[in-house]
Amino acid sequence: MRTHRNGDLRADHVGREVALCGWVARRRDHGGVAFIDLRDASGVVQVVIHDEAVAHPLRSEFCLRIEGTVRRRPEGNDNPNLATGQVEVEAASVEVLSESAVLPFPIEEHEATPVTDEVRYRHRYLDLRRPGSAAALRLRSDVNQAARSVLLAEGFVEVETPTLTRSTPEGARDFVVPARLQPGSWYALPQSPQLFKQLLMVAGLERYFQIARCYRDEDFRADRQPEFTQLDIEMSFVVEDDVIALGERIVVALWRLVGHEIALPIPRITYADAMRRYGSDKPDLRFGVELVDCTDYFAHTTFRVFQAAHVGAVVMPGGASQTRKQLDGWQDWAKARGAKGLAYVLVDGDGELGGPVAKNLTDAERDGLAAHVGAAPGDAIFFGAGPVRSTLALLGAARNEIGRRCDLIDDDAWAFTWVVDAPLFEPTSETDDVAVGAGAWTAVHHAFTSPKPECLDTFDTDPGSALAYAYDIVCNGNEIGGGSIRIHQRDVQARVFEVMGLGEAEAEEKFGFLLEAFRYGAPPHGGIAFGWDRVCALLAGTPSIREVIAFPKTGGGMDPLTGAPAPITAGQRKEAGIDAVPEADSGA
RNA sequence: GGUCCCGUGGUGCAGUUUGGAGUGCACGCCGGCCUGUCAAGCCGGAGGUCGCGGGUUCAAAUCCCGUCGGGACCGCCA
Repeated sequence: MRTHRNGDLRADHVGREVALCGWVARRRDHGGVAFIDLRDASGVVQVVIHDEAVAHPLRSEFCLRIEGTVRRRPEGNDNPNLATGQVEVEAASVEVLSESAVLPFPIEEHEATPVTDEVRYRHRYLDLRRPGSAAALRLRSDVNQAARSVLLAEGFVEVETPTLTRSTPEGARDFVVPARLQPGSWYALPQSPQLFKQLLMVAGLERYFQIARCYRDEDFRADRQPEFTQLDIEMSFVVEDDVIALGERIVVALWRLVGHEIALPIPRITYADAMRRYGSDKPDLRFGVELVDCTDYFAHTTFRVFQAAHVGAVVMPGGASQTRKQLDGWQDWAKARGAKGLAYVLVDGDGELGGPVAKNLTDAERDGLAAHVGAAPGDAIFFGAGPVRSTLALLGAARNEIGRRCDLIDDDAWAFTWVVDAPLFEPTSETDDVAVGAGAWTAVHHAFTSPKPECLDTFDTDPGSALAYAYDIVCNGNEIGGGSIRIHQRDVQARVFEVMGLGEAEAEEKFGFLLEAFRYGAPPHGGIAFGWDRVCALLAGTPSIREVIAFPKTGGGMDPLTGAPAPITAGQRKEAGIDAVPEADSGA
């Protein structure tokens, strides 16, 4: 149908008879001579039409086939902004393959006329005609290819696992699907292929991967969709360093796609250090600014607010010059996060302390404070006081906010780190009260994560101190992947379930198939899963994963294009067996 | 479940604080003119339930209440 791709035409095609296809990106009709920018997937080339009767009816986004001759553009008429700007195609014939209705929004986007995301996604097939939008999907394709190349070269097997599976009590709410043939019974869509990939290890595949669609019925964010994709990987006969090394080989290959060479090895930080120094399990290491523990410093303080389980501080460089309004803004910012406020002390140019908190401190406390937290004259010191975890989290969020407001973050930087040695369990309750009873613990990673070898004997008697054989990879403050060495011994798995308050009978009912499989010589194994949408969004340089998803959903879980979800007919309801009344004893 | 922002011809905005005729800007659309443009240009024109419902008022895009939709955040998301 065509002889060339529009964007490929160059000066050395001059004189060539060509047939081109594409869409009318823009037309400039001078009445007698008209110029059509003809766009296809490869780019744009200018077509010249001298027959006004042919050119006049053409409109934006008409789909055309053109036969003509490639010509050097007349002297002085080159367009250096186009790859094809040295040439043009003199049309001998113009065939309208398909007319276009008036567009709901301009395809050719100018900076002056952006289009809101909802409109773009409702007509995503038009949005994707835009080179910028399409580039994100093309990049994603390249990212998939790069990951496959690394994994296939290392002997991994790509396996598809079911998307109609069994509801298991993991972290998130399941999407469920009625089973027509067994009314009252339901499939669940997988939150991840976790259990299946472990079974594949029992099956002896040794090295598995899958670009896997996962489903979680939770509320959405800019970086969260109800269905999302993981690069899911599992390996047998490995230790943590083996999986981390593989993960590094993958991210190196991915970031090469955008011209960045990641220095190896990627640094590691323990979960405890990440929380202590950055107040986050996914610290943004593109900038400094660390939290300072002031708990001991204020151990004997008379200031009521600082008589707390944890007192911490974070310094805002130059923050003392903030206006009253800006300082009040921080209070609102903290309250929006559920904190009472954000105490602060300002260090003036002479090193004198100011602000409402300063007068509540003793002379001794004031004298050493700036030195203790590392504040210089002109800085502001923000304090958090309260339960350890929530206080560190608040200070960590404040640190990120300081990074933004003080413009400390280099947008072109890539800062990777592994966060290792996360706790195996965390208390179910919000408080830091350690005296919670058994069953009040939940897995930080997931229920199949092995305790570190040194915790194997003690993790169930002292769950709070047990460390997980787990690792997360963090890029610029985003968790882009995480994994663990799994439990492969049936008795260890049972003890973990016990700590979580999952009794033998219930464990048997929910995970019986896995425990059964582990009876037959399960190999030690571990793996990792990358949040593929986030990885692609980072590489594409976009803040929202929607840009790297072909047909994304809105925050309400709606597909603005198809209108899903939508009501079904009474007939469909009946056939699906949705309204079947469960047996009284079927559990809930 | 909670907080905040947005909703005005097809698109993107301004107008809302301080109520006074659907007022304005840019793009697009339709018609005309135009033989070297490249965001072509010039002239003319069409196009509106100011998201929806209720209230206050002589009068509501504007103020109040509710609701729907979109976005961001907290909770939640192993």
